[in-house]
Parts: sequence; structure tokens; C-alpha cells
Amino acid sequence: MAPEGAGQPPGATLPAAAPTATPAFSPLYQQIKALLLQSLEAGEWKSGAAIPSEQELAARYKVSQGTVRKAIDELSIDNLLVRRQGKGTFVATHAERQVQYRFLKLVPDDGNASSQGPAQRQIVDCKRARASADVARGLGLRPGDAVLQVRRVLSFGNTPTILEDIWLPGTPFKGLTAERLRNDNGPMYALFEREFGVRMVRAEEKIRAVLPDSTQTELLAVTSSTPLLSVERIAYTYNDAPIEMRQCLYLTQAHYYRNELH
Amino acid sequence: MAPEGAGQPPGATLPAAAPTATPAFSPLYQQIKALLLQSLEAGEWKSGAAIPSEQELAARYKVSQGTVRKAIDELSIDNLLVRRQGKGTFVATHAERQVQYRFLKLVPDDGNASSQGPAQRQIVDCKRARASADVARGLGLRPGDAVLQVRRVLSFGNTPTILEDIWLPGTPFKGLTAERLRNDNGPMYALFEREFGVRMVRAEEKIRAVLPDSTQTELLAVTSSTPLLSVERIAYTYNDAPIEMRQCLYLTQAHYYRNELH
DNA sequence: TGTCTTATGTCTTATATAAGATATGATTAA
DNA sequence: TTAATCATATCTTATATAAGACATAAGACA
Repeated sequence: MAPEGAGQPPGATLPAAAPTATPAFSPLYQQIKALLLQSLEAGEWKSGAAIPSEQELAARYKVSQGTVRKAIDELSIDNLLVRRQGKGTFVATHAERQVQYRFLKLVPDDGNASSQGPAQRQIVDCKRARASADVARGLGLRPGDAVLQVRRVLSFGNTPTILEDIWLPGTPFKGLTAERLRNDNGPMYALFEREFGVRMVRAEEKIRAVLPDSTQTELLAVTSSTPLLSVERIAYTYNDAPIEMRQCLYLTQAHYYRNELH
Repeated sequence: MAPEGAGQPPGATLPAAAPTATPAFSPLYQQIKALLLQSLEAGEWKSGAAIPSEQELAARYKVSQGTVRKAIDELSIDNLLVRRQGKGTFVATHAERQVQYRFLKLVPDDGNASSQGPAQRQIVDCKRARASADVARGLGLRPGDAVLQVRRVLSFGNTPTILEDIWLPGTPFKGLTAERLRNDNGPMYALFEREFGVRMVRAEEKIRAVLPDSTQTELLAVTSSTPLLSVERIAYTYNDAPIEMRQCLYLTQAHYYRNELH
């Protein structure tokens, strides 16, 4: 029981390992967190795979296990990592998620999401296009840049309920076709992750009440006087980079958008 | 530097101090958290006041400062406490909040909440009533129990934008009148906290798109074909006890409901 | 009045130990 | 010999404690 040399002073910059310029004079665990983020972003560990143990990471970065722990704590709060006692810490993935839809907050009126079966999905359209001013602003592109546009309808119990227009930047999603979307049974975000290495981290939504236009009434089988929830979502990957934009319409006759406030 | 007797085994129950039966065999810091919650609920520390230092609490409960810290960490994540380095830890309060509305997520189209002035508030109605089946279910009362009902309109730049029907259980809010509401300039939740000792901790919302009825069109000065956001909110105080129910209508012509997803 | 000291907060890091999960190997029964 | 069982070794994360660093504010002192 001989506790040798106590910890290095907080605020010290990282010894050598640090490859890029960290903000300097930030807490050690924040520097470690930044390094872990870099590794995640660089794809050093695959989705769903275990990252090195806290001891190993502590050795790699020359800090104590507790410091690594605090860094991992924050990353798991942000849903980037998942801890499992006795097993290890894993890269969060959509592949094995129990919930089908990561960001969908629409639930049936009885509040029980499992009371209804899985959604029926119908890809209406999937084409290459040029970014409009709106889409370009949302995705951080220039107007006219190549984008992929997907339109689909989700139905619950044969009732069309959700109409989605999805825009994706052309570059990372090269090769995505209606065929591949239709052939896939799992969540769309799982496919993005598996086929294109794109991981969704967080999203922002703008919600309004609107009336549908003529195209929308047809696709959702409602009258033009049926109020709908308009949900504009921008999803972000690492480093707050926008990677997907959606314009959704929700029919809230038998469903509602559930939100928790803290 | 003589690290004497290492920590007691986790999962051990608290020595003596524990006044009520804690779940037993939960981590020490969870037991401390529960004790702190009891003190908060009992009003041992007033809103906005500092709670004892981590050292003091550690001494009181016969645990280490770090264990108290972990308990406080979780409570401050839940927005029940606020830490200020060098100053202390304080009971979260609405009184000094910079934001006017705790749970309001409606923002102007430009996304800048401060670009519009403060809201104009108009109390339309404030009366004693009996809980309907709906309200009783929401507030955990029996139908027919005494409740307070408040109806008000919020306008931004002279445009009526929000219509709220608020139901409050009669007991904790005895003595609340339209007069007192009108005379108060601050946030309603700050008044609840100051005058009735009721602290809002979290809330749940059910959001739908609807069309207004004739009364609502008048109060909001819109046509009956203007789609509105219907937001049903139930706010909770300590121990997940529902304490307020709201039925709100938002005009989303120049505003949108902003939500962040993680 | 302005600067320094000091007391008292939280914040950061480190270490020791407990508990959960899994693989390994000896033992036993068929 | 083979297959099943059980104890154990050794991974992992989880919890508890302690000590020093940093932040803040109030009082001492020139």
C-alpha cells in the first residue's frame, strides 16, 4: 500500500500523445474526452464494438483510470458510448437498438408504442437533386450542390400517418438508391451507419401546425382541412456537422407528439 | 499521506442517520441523494438559498465528500440544485431565472427569443371549479375535487399568440386570485414558488395539430381554418406528483416550437 | 481606497475495493 | 473417453474515499 507520486496538477496539458491542439488548460478529463471523440470520428472503433478498457485507455494516455472514467461518463451521457458492467464500453449503434425509430416522438393516443404493430413503409420517391436555398442552409452546403431526396409514407394499421421528405448530402451517401432503401427492413439510421458509416448523434426540430397542400392530402389520404404537425428536423453527426434534413408531416388524429421537459 | 482504512463496501446501508427506510442495498450515493431529496421536499432549505457545503453534508451523513458530490451531481443534472464554483450549491429557483418561461419552447421564426419584447399578458378568467374527469386524471385527483382554473392570453408585439387554460389543485393553491396574478409581473412559476412553496421539477407534453373552436378564434383573433399547435402539459413537483395541468394553443405563424433530441 | 491574506466553497485527479461477466480447468458422472 | 458441472481466475465497470488545485469573497492592513 504505497501510494507513489500523487497526480499531476490539473490544468496541465497532456504529455505527448495529444496529436492535435487541445484547447489547452482545460481539465484533463476534457482533453481525454476530446481524444476519444477523435478516435470515434476517425472510425478507430466500429459501431457496436467495444472500445479498449478504462485501464488500457488510462495507460495509453498516461492518466489514471478514474480520469478516463469521467471522460467516458460524459460521452455515454451524450449517447455516444454505452457502458455495460462487467462487459465493457461500446460504441453506441442503431443496429441493435430496441426502438425502431431513434428520433421519432410520435406515439399512439394510448401512450403505448408497442400496442400498434410495426409501421408499413412506402418509398414514394428517391432521386438525385440540387440543393435549394433552404436545404443548403440546413445542411451547410451551397445552393445547387448535389443532394439525395427521399420521400416516403409511414402507415400504422393501414392508416397513412407520416409523410417524410428527406434530404441527404450527395457525397457521403453516394450510391444510395430506392432499391436499397426498399430492400432494407431495419431502421434507416441503422442502414446509414452500416453502409455509409454515418452516425446520427443529435437532432433539432422545428414544429408548427399546418394544413396540407393537394399533393400531401393525396399521400396521407386526408382532406385539405385536416390540421397536421409540421416537423422540420436537422440531424447532426460528430462535431455538430448537419448530415440530414427532414420535412415531416404527422397526422395527429390517433397519435400525439410526446415531449419531456426538464 | 497515510491512506487508512479503505472505504466501506458499497451496498452497505447507512449507519444511523437514515430516518426512513431506503430501498436497502442501493449505492451509498443513491441513499444520500434520497436523503437530500427529502430535505428539499420538506423545505429544509429555501428556494435560491445555499445548501450546506459538501464537507458539512459529508460529516452529517458520515460519508466522504466525494460521495456527497456524486449525489449532488445527479440532483443538479435533474435541475433541482445549481452548483457555483467557489460559492456553494443552491436550491434551483425560478425567481432569479434569466429566462421568463421555464417550459415554453415557442420561439420567434428568427430563432432569437430576445428579438421580440416581453409578452403582453392578459388574464381572461380565474375561477374556482370542479375537476372534470380529464383534469382529475391529469392531476391525480377525484372528479369533482376543487380546482382553480385560469385562462390567459399571451401576445407578442400585440399579436395574440398563446391561449392557455391552466388547472391547479385547490389545496396547495388556496388563496390564488385573478388579482394576485394580474399584480405579479414575474413568471407564474416564480409566484407559485414564492407564495405557495410549489416548485416545478419537470413536465410532460402531448402535442397535436388542431383547428380552433369559436371561442378560441375570438381570443386569438384568427379564423377557424388557422391550424394551431395544441400542447397539453402536465407539470410535476417532487416525487413525480402532478401539480399543474395546462391546455395550450400556440399560433405558429411567426413562431415555432423548438425541440432538441438526444 | 486598494492590495494581500485567508477561509471556505467546488473541481479535478488518484487509489482502493466491490460487484458483474466470462473463460478456464478440474472434477465427476455417464 | 466424453460430456456436464462447478469452483476459480481474471477480465470488465461501479463505488467510495482522500488530497490537492482552483474560484470566490470577506476581512486585515498599508
